[in-house]
Amino acid sequence: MGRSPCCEKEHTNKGSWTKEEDERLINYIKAHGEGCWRSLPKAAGLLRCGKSCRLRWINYLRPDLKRGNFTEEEDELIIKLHSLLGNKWSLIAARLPGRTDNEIKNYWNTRIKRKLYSRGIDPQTHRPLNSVSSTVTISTNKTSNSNNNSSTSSSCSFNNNNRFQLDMKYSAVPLMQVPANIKIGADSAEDSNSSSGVTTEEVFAQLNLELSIGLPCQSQVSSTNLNESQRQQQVSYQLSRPTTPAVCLCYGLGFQKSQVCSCSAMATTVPADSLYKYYSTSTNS
DNA sequence: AATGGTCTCAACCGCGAGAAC
DNA sequence: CGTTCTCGCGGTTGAGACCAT
Repeated sequence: MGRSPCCEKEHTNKGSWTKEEDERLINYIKAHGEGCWRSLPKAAGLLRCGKSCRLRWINYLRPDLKRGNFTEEEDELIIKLHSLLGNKWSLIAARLPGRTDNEIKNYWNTRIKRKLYSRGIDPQTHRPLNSVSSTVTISTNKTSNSNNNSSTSSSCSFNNNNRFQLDMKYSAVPLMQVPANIKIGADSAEDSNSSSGVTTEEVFAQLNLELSIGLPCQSQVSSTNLNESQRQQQVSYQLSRPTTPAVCLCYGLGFQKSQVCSCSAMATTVPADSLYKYYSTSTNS
């Protein structure tokens, strides 16, 4: 069963687009609008597959494309967004009007990477190149919400690439509040500060925090499932103020509701002393 | 001017998620 | 419910431009 094939691949052109092909595609989309890429090539008289047409339109022919060099502001915004989102080029492009994910991806790989290296920053981790590699795990658990009997638990960790990973599992609204005396554990013997308590602000400042978003997942990190070594790295704490307004990280980044997630905290404001202060203030430029 | 190395970026490839059948 | 397909994404490739010798 299933559908019929999108195109006859043996009869399609490949490689660079000709001016005539561009014109055909532009004229067709002007007349009929975007979408239905499957039937577009045939309807427009193009010997291309729909996928190729879509790419050509989105990355090159769309009239709202900005073109030209990236500005310094765009550079910094890309760097910030990459530090938060990782290689999610489509999400980054959504925050840069007139720029495509492909364009940003190319620009990142050819220019910004070099720029960051020249600053002594690892473009993948956004941390200093000579920094000590540490494994740090921060876990938070909150249960017993008296208002709706729901529970929320969140876990933050640095994954294998030293990226800050935030995973939240919640049945109501994600809620995180970091006490000022949060302690961080690290497994690197070279890190002399690993066993001493540091404040949240210090954590962010020292680690040049980068964040990748982990949408709510089914597997919950629990301290009871950790071995002794992992448990030593883990810092668990109870959320101190359960009534603090909930905040969605996606909202802090400026995404529209349902664009990235569908949590109900999109409309709330960011509390001045919340964990998300850093993200919201650093991305609202 | 010729040659070879490097850079840029448009286009391709393969995959996952979800829709259509 | 399984199969097949579309769509969109991120990674990779390669032709052409650019630069140094």
